[in-house]
Amino acid sequence: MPVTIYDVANAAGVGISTVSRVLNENTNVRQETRTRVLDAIEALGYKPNISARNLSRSHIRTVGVVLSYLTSPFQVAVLQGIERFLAQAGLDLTIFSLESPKRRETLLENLSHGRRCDGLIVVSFTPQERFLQRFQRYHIPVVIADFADERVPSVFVDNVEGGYLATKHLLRLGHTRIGYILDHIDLPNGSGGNEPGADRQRGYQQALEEAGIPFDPKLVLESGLHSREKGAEAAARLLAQAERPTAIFAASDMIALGVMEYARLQGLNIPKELAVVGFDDIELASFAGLTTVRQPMQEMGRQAAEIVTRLMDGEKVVRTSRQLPVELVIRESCGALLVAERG
Amino acid sequence: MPVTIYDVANAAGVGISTVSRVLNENTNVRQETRTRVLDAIEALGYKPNISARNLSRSHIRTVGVVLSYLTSPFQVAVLQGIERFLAQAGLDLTIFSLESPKRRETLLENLSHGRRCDGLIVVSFTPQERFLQRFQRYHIPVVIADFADERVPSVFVDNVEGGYLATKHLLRLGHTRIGYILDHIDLPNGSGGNEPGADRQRGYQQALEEAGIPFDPKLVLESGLHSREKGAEAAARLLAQAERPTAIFAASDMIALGVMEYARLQGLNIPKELAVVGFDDIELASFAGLTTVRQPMQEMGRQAAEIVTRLMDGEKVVRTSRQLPVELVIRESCGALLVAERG
DNA sequence: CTGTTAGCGCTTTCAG
DNA sequence: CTGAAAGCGCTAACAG
Repeated sequence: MPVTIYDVANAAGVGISTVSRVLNENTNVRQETRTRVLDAIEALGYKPNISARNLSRSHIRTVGVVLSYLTSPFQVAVLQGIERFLAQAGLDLTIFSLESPKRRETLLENLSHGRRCDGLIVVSFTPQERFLQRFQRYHIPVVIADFADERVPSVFVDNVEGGYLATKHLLRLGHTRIGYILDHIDLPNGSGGNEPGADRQRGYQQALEEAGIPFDPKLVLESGLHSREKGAEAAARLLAQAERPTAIFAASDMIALGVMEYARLQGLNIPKELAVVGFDDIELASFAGLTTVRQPMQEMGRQAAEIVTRLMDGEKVVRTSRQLPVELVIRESCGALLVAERG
Repeated sequence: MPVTIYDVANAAGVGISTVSRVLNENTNVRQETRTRVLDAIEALGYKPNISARNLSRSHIRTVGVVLSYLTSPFQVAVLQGIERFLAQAGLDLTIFSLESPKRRETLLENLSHGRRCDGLIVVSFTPQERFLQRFQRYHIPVVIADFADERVPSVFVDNVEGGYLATKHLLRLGHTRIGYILDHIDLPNGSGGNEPGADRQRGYQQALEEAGIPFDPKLVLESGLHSREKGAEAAARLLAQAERPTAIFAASDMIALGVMEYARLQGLNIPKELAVVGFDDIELASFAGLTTVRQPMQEMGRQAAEIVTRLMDGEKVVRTSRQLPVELVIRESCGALLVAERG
């Protein structure tokens, strides 16, 4: 039923290839012919059929975004950056949420084959080698956001530095027993790579070392998903110890918020009895007055999108991996700007 | 370069239609032939080309989701529900974010024509009639989430009831001067329909009336986008009035949070000096201890997705619009469960 | 049960 | 500058 290129050609009294030419901004069309075609297109309300065009051009003008949780504010922020860039580039964006680990396998499996997108952005994890190979074989560029990966272009931040900054700040405030909670990211399989959480811990230990404070493994805990509940649980365990920490550095704001919540429940004054620092600077953080290490989340997404599109256009970019800066944002939760709240 | 159906046919020593048959679970294939084909597929690592299949079947197995802001936790939650359903239904999901009002026009323009998706879910606004007509003409079902719309199937909540519940609760706590802040949603053009904000206000006025309290227009304010900043601004204006309200009902949690923030800055004790109630029950709300009217956000998304897919399958569903229940969630922000926080 | 063939709607040589 | 024709890879009659 829909109007096709043939209808337009007929109406304009030209061949379909001519219509195709004006459609594709090909210059080899006489001005008069062009307007005639344009008029016909307008009159018939013609729009090219995407599938046909895709098949013919053997691409689909869409990039896929694989992310583990749409529930993570961090990942959603990255997604926003991606979306914005892609939209203005005129590309479609289809999202693939992993949620269950098994879906991860089958998804990547299909994705790497079926030409469901001609560029892929993977957020917050590193795909197995075999998938990467397959994508490469089909010339589908892959770029990773939030994880540094040697194998493909990636956009990430200096997590060691972030961990260092956070810990250093706490140290400067006089804390010596500082807990660290990292959210465990269930990697598909030890595909190596720089887990941000581990890197942040590296920075944490580095700062400790500089300050001459011995590293105490008992102060490092791994919580489950980056959720408030898990953060609260971890805080409970950490604070139940004999020599309880006076400060906690959490590898994500969600965890940190959980810590704050637990402390509040326990009647612990923040920051007087417990200082806390998070990571990410999601919107919630500013509301909660949480000191945190800010990552340029949207910007990470934007740059990842920019890189895939360039790769998709066949550009052979050389230095494609980019490390973005982090920044310590000081708020009430660790006392620096302590404000008397609610009396 | 990629392996096609011809390669498989050759390898298996059969015709392409046979391959196609096993691909499409057609039963008219001898078991032995089937396994032979399956083996060839496996051996060659064949996956059907999506574009070709789409062109041939004249559909694309993806549903589009049009949402105004990826920054809105509410909309993201709805998106989650949609994503989950679609994923398990084996459909792709492409998102179209509106952000700028002008993009809205051009987007819908293209969407309604180009067969970029064969089903559409519109979140939190109602498209212009002409777009709806075009979608209908191309047999692309449209369903709306969060807005009640007579013209197409929609999934929404009883906003009047929500507003009533919130206000009633405040009334019961003894408040008589209750402010209402609704976030202004910039509709493409007065396409009519039930704006949730207006409905909530209706419930608000209804509760007031029942309590015999005259409606004071000065107590109703329209803030900009549903952001904390705008909420804070609105609160400032509301509280600057001579007879300042002792309670504020905000049409969204984000606005409510802005109100709380402003109050905190002004040293106003919540809930003693100012009670506040929100709407939505986004994650932030529970952290902030905000009393609010909960909407089943994910469920709205899920049901919207379910409806489009059924419509896409040609089902002639009759009663497709659904109204979901709201629920008042009482927390500290209005005093009912007042907890001594931080001393 | 299975192979042949004609499209699906568009892009792209290749002649003119 | 423009038209004819050959695909792109797959599905779906239509004959066997």
